[in-house]
Amino acid sequence: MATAEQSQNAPLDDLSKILGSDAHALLDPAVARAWIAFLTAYGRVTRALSSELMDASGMSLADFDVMAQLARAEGYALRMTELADAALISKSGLTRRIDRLAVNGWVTRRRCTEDGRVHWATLTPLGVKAFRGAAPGHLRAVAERFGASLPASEMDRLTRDLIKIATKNKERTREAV
Amino acid sequence: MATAEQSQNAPLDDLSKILGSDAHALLDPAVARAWIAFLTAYGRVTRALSSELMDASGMSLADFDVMAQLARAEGYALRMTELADAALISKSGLTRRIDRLAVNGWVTRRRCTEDGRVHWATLTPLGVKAFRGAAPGHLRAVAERFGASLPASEMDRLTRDLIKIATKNKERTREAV
DNA sequence: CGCGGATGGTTGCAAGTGCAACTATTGCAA
DNA sequence: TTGCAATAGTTGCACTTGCAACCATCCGCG
Repeated sequence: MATAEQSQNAPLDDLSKILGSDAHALLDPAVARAWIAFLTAYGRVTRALSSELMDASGMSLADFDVMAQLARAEGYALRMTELADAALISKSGLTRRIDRLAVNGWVTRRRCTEDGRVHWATLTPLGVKAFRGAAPGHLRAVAERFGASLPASEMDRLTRDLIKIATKNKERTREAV
Repeated sequence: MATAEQSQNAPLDDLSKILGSDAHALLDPAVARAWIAFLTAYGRVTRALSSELMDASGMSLADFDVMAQLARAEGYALRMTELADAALISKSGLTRRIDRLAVNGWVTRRRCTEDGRVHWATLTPLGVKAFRGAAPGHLRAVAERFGASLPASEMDRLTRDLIKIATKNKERTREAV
């Protein structure tokens, strides 16, 4: 499912051709439209931001997110698991991402002295510098690609709606067995 | 950037610690909140839907999207490029996805007789059956995870907002050189 | 004709990703 | 103390992905 504009009319009507008229009972057409628009908007915006950021700073969107989480943390440091949760990636994904950031000299990994299992990922001075270099352009791009589409009044409503959706899907693991 | 609830208060205020007070000039805090909520909602919903769909039908979200595009197309068939555009993936990604779907016997690839460059991807009867099997559960899941979070009146507004964002980022290739 | 530029798809490659299995470390309990 | 379950991270693996280079085909112009 994709392409908001083309199919904004009746994505589900098309499917009822193949699914029969129950399609509408399964998924309200209005929700189907919203869902398609959601996927489309996400795909387009992130693709654009990602390549702009990469061109400008040699940093992937995921790199930026991780570094932003560190940038806002106390002492620019976070435990691996905390950081993985905050950046919405898996623990293994984070391990390797930190490896790469460490190669750039942007982040270091330090074993915690109090609890040897814990490792702290910390932004280095060089990492702070890199983040300071990348952030203005990226934030401006977010403002332009995402923010400028809507008036301020709509933006708060959008935020509220999105938070409701996010909250409803909070549990990170599958519940039932 | 991520985790809507935790940081809904002031994601940008945190960053101004590292970026200085210009942070607010670069990106309106309201937009920053919306952006984080957007990323979080997308990540959580798609992760959940994806694993549910895989468990229930052995189909990835991307498979479903591609098959849904075919399901709604005239004759259950689309050219590769059209399909890639519609499903928001790259041409090479589509090539390989169709390979996989073809192995399952869900899709066939036929060379176009009128223009030998063109290939048509077509849903097989088996593919139609698989789609019919997968769709009800998946649509219901979308309804629950995405649709049920908001009242119908909000849903249309959300759709309109998302379409505006998607439209603003329509160009698929980088413009300036 | 027949050659050169566009167009449609595929492939080589170098990533990135999550899951499950594994290692290291801790903390509790007998 | 010793032993074992719980927790934090890392690694093996199998799979996706997109970009850029590549092949195939078509079309228009001399």
